[in-house]
Amino acid sequence: MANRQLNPNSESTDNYLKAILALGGPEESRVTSNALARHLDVAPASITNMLQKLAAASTPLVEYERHHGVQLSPSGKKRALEVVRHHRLIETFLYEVLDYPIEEVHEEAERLEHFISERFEQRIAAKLGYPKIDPHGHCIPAMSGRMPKQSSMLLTEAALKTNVLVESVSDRDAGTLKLLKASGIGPGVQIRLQERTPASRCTVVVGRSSKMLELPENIAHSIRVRPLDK
Amino acid sequence: MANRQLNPNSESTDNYLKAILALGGPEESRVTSNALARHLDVAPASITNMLQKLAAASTPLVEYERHHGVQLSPSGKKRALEVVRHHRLIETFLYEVLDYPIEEVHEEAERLEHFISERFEQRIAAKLGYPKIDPHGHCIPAMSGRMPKQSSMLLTEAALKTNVLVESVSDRDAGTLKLLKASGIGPGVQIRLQERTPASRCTVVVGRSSKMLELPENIAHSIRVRPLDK
DNA sequence: CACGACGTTTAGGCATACCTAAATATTAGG
DNA sequence: CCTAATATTTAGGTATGCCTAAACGTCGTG
Repeated sequence: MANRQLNPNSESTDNYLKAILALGGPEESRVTSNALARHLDVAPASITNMLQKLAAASTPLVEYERHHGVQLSPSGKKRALEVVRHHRLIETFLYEVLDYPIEEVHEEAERLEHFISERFEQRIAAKLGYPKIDPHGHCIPAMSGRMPKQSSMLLTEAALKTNVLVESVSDRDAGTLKLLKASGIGPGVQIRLQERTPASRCTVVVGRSSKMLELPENIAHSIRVRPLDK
Repeated sequence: MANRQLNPNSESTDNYLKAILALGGPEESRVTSNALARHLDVAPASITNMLQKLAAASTPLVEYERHHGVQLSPSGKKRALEVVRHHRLIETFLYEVLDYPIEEVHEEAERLEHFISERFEQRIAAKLGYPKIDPHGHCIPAMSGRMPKQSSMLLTEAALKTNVLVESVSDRDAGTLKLLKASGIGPGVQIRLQERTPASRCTVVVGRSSKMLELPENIAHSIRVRPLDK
């Protein structure tokens, strides 16, 4: 037989909840064991084990059905949003107050998000003027609130020869962020997709200086944009 | 047979090293299992087990001899000082930058000290102007340095009717710190021990307003002072 | 609608760090 | 200097979270 008890305050629990939130998307659809295994880089069997514990906890953190994936319970969603809020506030704090280079905030936040107190969260939020987005352009979920819906699309899906605003960039890869910084691409910057080349490249125009750049697909794929108009 | 392998980066390892540093004192004398068990609130058998692992690690963190206690190895001391530096820098940061009440900095620092990066340490040190003491009056060990020796004594050991300066206060109990704050006692404040009553009380004079206070022994015992003269 | 590919779960194990109970070593008092 | 009290260690066990291998379910396709 496997293991019985969950530590509901562990880093591990936090990471499972975050992953279920992220993979479930705004519709909060059910998430499969397989998807979690890939996302968390953990063996599928370990996922099952952990999901069973998350579901069997005294205050269940997920709703789980054999062979049919999981969803966050209300408690689970609350904690997941709290951890995401911590992550993004910490990123903002590192960037704004401690002058971290943008590509290094994620790793530090990923560790610290599990360990800061309510008070710490409150104090950095106050210090930063209760920001609504982090340095990558991701929204910071409100204390008592929910995730606002994304109305954005991937740069690779944008209409050709149309100006768009960069809404956010993925924080997952430091190298990508460094490259984007060097290219002058970040949230709020205006860009235009010139062509969608078959060799998976995009050509774009940046800001007023209107540089031409070639972005490999994986880079272009880490940029979310929204129409300029409204 | 017991356990074999140490996780040299665990919170637990950090706490053992800190405890050995603290209990060994400036002379770095050997520390007994019993003292560690009391200090860490862990069963003596668990101490032995952990000490054996700390000593048997690929880079040993302690020098251990059966029935004769432990001492930090050079690597162990380096890490212990690093953790103490983290702790005290974080306390200073929480107090100076995030406006924490003094009695709440310890608990937060105690958690975060294990998880911050070198960069985080550097950045908050820079932000604070490379402070040498924390808000409780404890010295912050230098990056490449050692603990400066304390030339102070406990208030309960001070000469009677002689002005002394408060050097530091213990950070271990939030209640004590709150009481001291309310009494106006903190690092740099001038006080004088009026009498050493048998019922374990001390009467003191605080600063220019020269209030008379009665301090229970446990409170007086949490204050370190040094002569005013030099 | 049966079968095979793939996803998921069960079973059994390992590692870290804790525990208690029992055995053994050290030390202090007479 | 021997014994009793105390400190320490050994032995064996628990809890959490990970692993692999093998069994089992689900579902698309022929």
